[in-house]
Amino acid sequence: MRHKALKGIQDILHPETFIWQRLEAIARGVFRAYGYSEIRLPIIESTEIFQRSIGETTDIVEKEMYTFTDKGGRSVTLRPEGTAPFVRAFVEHHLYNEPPPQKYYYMGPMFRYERPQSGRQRQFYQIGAEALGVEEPVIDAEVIAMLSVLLNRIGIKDIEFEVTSIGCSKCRPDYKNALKESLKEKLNLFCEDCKRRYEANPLRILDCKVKTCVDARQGSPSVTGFLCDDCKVHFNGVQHYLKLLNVHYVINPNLVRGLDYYTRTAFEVKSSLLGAQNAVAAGGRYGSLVEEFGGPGTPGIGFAIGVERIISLISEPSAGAKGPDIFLCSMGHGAEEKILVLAGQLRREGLWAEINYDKSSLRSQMRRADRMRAKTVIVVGEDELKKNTATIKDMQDKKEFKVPLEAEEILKIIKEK
RNA sequence: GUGAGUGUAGCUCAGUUGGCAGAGCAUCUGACUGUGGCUCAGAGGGUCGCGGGUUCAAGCCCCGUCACUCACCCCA
Repeated sequence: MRHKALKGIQDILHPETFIWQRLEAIARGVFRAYGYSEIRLPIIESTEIFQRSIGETTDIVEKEMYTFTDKGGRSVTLRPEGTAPFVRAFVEHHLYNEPPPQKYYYMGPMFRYERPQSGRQRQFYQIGAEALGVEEPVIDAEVIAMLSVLLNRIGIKDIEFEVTSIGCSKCRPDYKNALKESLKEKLNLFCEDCKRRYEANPLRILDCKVKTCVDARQGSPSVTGFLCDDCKVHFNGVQHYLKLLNVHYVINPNLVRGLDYYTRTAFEVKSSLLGAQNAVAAGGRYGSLVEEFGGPGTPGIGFAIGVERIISLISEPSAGAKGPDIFLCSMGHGAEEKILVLAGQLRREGLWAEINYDKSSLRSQMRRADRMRAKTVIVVGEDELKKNTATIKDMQDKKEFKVPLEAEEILKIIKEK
């Protein structure tokens, strides 16, 4: 094999593309119902945009970005996530001047330079939504509810919503200190990674899967207990509205986000049917990101769905794939030209019409029609051409009869079925 | 970045102590010459991931490399 796609980067082929289209169509429909407009964002941005918003010390920025220098000497990066580019565009085009809430969705590829594994590739697709300009917890709940509706429409089962609040810039530092204090004395019980996390990002210790760490952190304080009054009220509100909207969820105070910009509400949708990478969607509130990008103080909340992970949960990837509406067989040169023109007419009416391109036998043409799962076959040979008729055959009940060799007549019959 | 496993036909995979490259499915063709699925017969299709080494001889043994898979880290 001469050339291969790059490591961790895949072609998406038929019939899988069929599922992708269906999923995207469902998503667009749900977004439309909730009043979200599409925004199309570039996949490449100035590196700074990600460094500042995602956080200098996060793994994404430290080791996972596709960053290079362009011919003008600028450092550019293939987007590892969608929120930062979105907020950049939001501020650049003064979208905050529209009446709130400003609601947008996007879909497209993201890039992270990681070792590929199940549910993780270097180029992967996300469908994301962002709602800005509303501080009230009702929008948090509505965004989560919309995600729930969307996943439901797609037919995803065996998923669980996990929700928490990670506080704000006022209360999170207190919690961080309290957590460090409580872990200080038993730090030697933790794994090497957790020891490193203790300084770099102590909240991550809560997310460690090593058994000894899970045991050792028992009894340590919970974020939700350290929320300031405002954050507490907000979180209670989110829960209230989630119940009102009948969204089933569990509170997971150990839920940790890998991006620095999140405040208050954080949530994740997990599937037990996936491998180690079990999050199919995740999101949260960002209180000051718009400000950090130079816009007016505008809160936002959003989520991103991992498209490949969702697709892998859909049981029959080729279900729903259909064959042509009609297959046109020909015998002889005159008939070949006749069906070529006829197919064009039928196609203009929106039918999927397949024709034969070579001199193969009627038998092999029929075989092809059958393999393609054509619903109806038309045969035009010398006889038909002379009488200006066509033989039309239903592939299911095998019945065939003659019809006038006219597009309108054939259309009429097909549409009756 | 770390660890383990796997790379042979379009797909799924056999391939013995090193001795002519295989099967099933798929594709194409044919079976009283204008009718599909089932059956039967046949055909095409291979740089055995790539590069080196050992050997009279390597798909098989050795080294390197690339890719895939799974896991860690982390995340959608």
